Amino acid sequence: MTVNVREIYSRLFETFGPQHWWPGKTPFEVLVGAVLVQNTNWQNVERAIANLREADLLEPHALGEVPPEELEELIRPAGYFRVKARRLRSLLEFLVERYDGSLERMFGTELSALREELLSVHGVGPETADSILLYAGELPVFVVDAYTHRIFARHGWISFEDDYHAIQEYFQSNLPDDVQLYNEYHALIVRLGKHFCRKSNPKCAKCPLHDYLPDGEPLEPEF
DNA sequence: TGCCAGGCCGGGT
DNA sequence: ACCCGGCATGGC
Repeated sequence: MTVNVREIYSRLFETFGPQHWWPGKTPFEVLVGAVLVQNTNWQNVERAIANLREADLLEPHALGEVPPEELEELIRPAGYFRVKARRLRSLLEFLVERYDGSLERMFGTELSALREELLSVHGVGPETADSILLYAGELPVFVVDAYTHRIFARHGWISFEDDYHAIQEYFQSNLPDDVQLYNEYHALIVRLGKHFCRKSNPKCAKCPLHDYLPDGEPLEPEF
């Protein structure tokens, strides 16, 4: 099925309007949030970030020097708190050692090189790296997540077997290189996914994209 | 109440 | 090269 990815975007935007993701936050807070939100509800992440703010720790050097156990307690509400404390510390060590804790310097690095650097940090995978690049660095990278995969595969526009990179290419090669567009598109996909495309809801009834569903083919309810 | 969330890593085949 | 378990809290 051939579908204009821009048309899908328009449909989502008309339905849901602007999502205002990570508005008015500092780039550093976005970076921290990108790790904390891994496979986790954003609401839980907000509690953890509130703890960090209250402790005056939303700054690279300060957060990097917090004792591990204390960091764990502060971010506990975000879930996987031991794992995430380690991942955060890896990322902070990278940021401080490599860029003296300056996000401005970090984002001055050439995009593909910086992406590779981030991916080399323990606990930073493709989605986390791209979220940091797009939402903290305002760099033109399309963020792919589980909802993106599930929604577009269920509709038959991509394959269930496509990996992160294939899906990212699918979007970037069919869209202008526009930070604002990538920002809003990903946020809209998440919005759609939360309401209409959960794992247990394969029929997608009342989904704004319902009329795009392929006829006949079952939609792999377990995915 | 059980299922799930804006992933990623490491060990086993 | 895959596949799968582990990680953990809070909301619906």
